[in-house]
Amino acid sequence: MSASDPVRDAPLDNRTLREQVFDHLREEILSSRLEPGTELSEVALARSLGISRGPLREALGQLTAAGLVTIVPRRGAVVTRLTRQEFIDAYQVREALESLALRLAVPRLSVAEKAELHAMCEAMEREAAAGNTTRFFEINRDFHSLFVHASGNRKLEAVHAQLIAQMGRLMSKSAELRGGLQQSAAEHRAILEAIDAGDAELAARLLEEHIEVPQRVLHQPSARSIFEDQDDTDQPPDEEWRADG
Amino acid sequence: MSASDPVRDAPLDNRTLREQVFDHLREEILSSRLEPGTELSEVALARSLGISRGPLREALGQLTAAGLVTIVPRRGAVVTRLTRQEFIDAYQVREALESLALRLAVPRLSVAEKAELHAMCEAMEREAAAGNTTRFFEINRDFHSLFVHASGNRKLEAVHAQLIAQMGRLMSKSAELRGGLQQSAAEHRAILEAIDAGDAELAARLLEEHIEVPQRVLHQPSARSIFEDQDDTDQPPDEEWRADG
DNA sequence: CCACGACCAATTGTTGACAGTTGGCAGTAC
DNA sequence: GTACTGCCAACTGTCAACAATTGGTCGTGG
Repeated sequence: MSASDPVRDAPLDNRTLREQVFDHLREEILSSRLEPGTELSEVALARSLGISRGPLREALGQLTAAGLVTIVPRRGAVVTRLTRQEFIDAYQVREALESLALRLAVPRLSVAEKAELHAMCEAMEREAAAGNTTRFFEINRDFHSLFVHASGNRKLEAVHAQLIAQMGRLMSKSAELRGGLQQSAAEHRAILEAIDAGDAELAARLLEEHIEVPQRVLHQPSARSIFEDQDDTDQPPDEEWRADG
Repeated sequence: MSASDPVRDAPLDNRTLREQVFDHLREEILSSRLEPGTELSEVALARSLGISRGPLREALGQLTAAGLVTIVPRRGAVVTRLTRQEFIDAYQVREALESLALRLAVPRLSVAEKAELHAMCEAMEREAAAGNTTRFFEINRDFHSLFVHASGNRKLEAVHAQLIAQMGRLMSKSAELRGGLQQSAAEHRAILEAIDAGDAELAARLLEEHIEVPQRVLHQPSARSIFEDQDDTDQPPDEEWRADG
């Protein structure tokens, strides 16, 4: 049971370079250590990782399919940069997915899971009061992921996870624009009370309103700041060189 | 402007081998020329395609991320085989996505798009009467895809397309089990009438019922036949070797 | 007859080198 | 000064060979 337990270390060593690189880059992108728009040179990246270009290319290809990287066929790979419209679109899809998840999850939640939701809710209120946005959004993400997982629908969970990953760091940034952490925490509290009451319909409706808040804010010009140097006035409508459907 | 117009042929030649192989295999899988469970040997496939293993591996990796292929790290790649439960799960997600799509699309549909929906609806009724299931489901797929596209939500369209691809050929197979083609066509007609009336809420509700029909059938033991030699009694709950999120 | 261990063929993982294309830059003509 | 043409460096795309791991099989010992 030591830290060098072979039954735990062996599978790590067994992991393919492609998998390691995929997870590594995925984490780098999600933590925004690699900012959107960053060009990913194969030779430079492979050298810095100490591997050859083969596994790296495969990892980049999978990241492309996951929507985190955009490959332009003979130009190279860049960290995907979301348009304001794409981000709003993703929010809408996320709302539909989580609404379904909550409806499914409410009758299935165990007491342990409910207790965990309560703990998260209190932690969010605590972090909101302390003004710790980073920690707040970590818990927020876990809160939403928990009932998506508890829905029992694996496909739903997979699609949701992929979408959340694509929305990436912009999610927490956009949420900073909303009414404030305290209000967000209160909304979670209201949802949780509906869950405790077993009212899936009410919980789902509250959730939809909860998710719609940042959506509305995103339409305002003040939201332009989080998209940084990004041109969202007009994008070429028929450019279909992105991932794949 | 002939068929050998260089401005149209050049970009085709410019396509990467990885892209060509990806599209090819994707088509092979979607058309069920490659059945689920088929083992994809790298050397054999590369030889039969007349290419080296490099681009093929990249294509297989992207197909894995798209959910059409499952790679077991040192064992090889196989065409993904959906569990009965996974298929039911996917149906549920599809329902939520298309319901949202329809709500968004109804106020946005152009007269041309409505006309196209009408044409599809009539074509479905025609094919249903003729008992041409294959053609029926092609039109059926286009019908649903049209208003998903008309929703104007690109992300929704992308997620939906990916999900439809994953459900693949099982979708048409499962639909054969439902009440019958005529009933399905009638349901489309009812949805279309709600669309024409501009009642997005009613259309979405009818759509949800429409999609729920095969879901209910799938729970019945008679649906077992479409899953062929597949063991759906119990699957290992903690096996996480699948694609990614 | 069964269990255990070493070998082996087959397949995947990884690498380095080669080939082709792209975009930029210098040079020239107008 | 501007536009065009030809080169060039850097990068990605592709290939074939090498290395490592897997699962099976044969042989041996109990």
